[in-house]
Amino acid sequence: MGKPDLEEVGEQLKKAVSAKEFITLICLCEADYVGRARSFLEKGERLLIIKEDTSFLIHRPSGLEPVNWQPPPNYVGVTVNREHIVLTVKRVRLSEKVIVRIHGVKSIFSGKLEDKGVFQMYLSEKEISEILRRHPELVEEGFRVTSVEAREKTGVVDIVGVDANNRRTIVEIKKDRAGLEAVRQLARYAVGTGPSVRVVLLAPGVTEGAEKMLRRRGMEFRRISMLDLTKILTREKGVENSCIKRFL
Amino acid sequence: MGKPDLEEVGEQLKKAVSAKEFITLICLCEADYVGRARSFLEKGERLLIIKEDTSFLIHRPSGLEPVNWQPPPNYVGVTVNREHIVLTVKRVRLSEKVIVRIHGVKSIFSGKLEDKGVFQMYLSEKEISEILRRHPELVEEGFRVTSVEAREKTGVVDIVGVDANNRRTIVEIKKDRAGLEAVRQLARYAVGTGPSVRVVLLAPGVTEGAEKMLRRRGMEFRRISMLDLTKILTREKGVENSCIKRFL
DNA sequence: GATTGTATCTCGCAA
DNA sequence: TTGCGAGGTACAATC
Repeated sequence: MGKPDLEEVGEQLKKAVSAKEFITLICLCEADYVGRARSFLEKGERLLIIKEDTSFLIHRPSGLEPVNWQPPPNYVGVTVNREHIVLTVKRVRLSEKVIVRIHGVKSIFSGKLEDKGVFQMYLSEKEISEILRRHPELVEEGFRVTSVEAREKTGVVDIVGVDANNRRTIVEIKKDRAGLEAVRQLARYAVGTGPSVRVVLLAPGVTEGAEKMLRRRGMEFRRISMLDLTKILTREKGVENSCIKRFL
Repeated sequence: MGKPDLEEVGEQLKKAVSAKEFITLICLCEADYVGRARSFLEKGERLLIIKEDTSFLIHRPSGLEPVNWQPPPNYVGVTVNREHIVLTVKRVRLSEKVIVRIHGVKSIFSGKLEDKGVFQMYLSEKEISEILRRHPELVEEGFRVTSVEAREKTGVVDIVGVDANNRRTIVEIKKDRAGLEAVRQLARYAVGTGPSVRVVLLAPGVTEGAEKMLRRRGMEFRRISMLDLTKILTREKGVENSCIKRFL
């Protein structure tokens, strides 16, 4: 695999950009960003990605996050001169742009990618509230759901229902251990409801400070097991889903 | 550029992974994720990235964000059989993994990338408070800074100072238009300070709801111009910085 | 290790 | 378009 010539690469880039192809470029470059903030990235070897929807990313050799990026839609411009290729990526809606000067190219790919595969995530907060709607006893014995994702004045409450004593009960779900922010959010929902309404935080765990705050405000915490929920999901929806089939 | 053979690619992958090289792979694949949640991604053409620190990303042809990822450090495993390559990326610290089955490869790159370039960002909240420390009159005529990034009981306050009347003043900076969350944060800082302390939110703008909440709680809003701050930065630090030089 | 606050957060949803 | 909350948020600083 020979090192691609800069001018050739420039031509390929121009064509690929106008054809809205998926492009990856491993190259020596420097980059400026101006927009909500300003940044400058000195010369070095990185991976550039231009996606079919003009999403743009610059990745360094290490670190999960891109060092520069632009969400779509963007105007993408390519200009070539003797010394380098200049790539300009400017957001359509915002005054925000990244300018890359490319000094040398190690590898380039461009082409249309075929990806119609469905991406399915399980056990998001939405999924959980769905399960709990069908199995209200997991919230509490005698609990009945009256509405899911109810739009209250103060925000969207995951579950609203009544308990065994017909007391109105607001249920907030957290997938992760609940922290202070979760309690604050719940407290906002509970504003003005008075002591006749129960407020319950449902999560796999709760931080120490969050539990204290809950108690202080007369709210309740109840633990739920994500594994139990997943097992229910598996039992009810079957195991045709390869993810669950493979890992449970 | 011929379509690489699966077995050859598998061998290259194994070598590159053990040599901790930077790897990009454009391939037909499907992926499972199990960890904090669960997900399954059906077959399709995507870009896989394995970085030198084992950061792992799967990018679809469109959309800024990766569809699957794993922050470093990871164990990366490669196994090859007749039908496909199986890539296993498991986080070292968490019980969380992504498994990719690769059915065909359109393009592969692997190699060490040389990137010592410095990345410098300007006008983060930190930068702004630095400027304001040197130019307290931008906060308010007669304002004097007593401390920057002061650690209070309730959190880190951007700037603490006294106004022309020697009244203690807490200043919170937001780079973007300030919303409700900013006001809530500020309110937490102000808890228990009483009316003798002024609380000021400094931002390029404020949302309607946030302004109402500010007024209700007796706090103040003051507009700052990011452009003015940048001009000061340029005047004081000179224009040796290419980012500023090029765009101001 | 757990918690907290920030982010050029991104993204989706609703008013 | 703007506001607002969710995220497998990631990440750094701090306790």
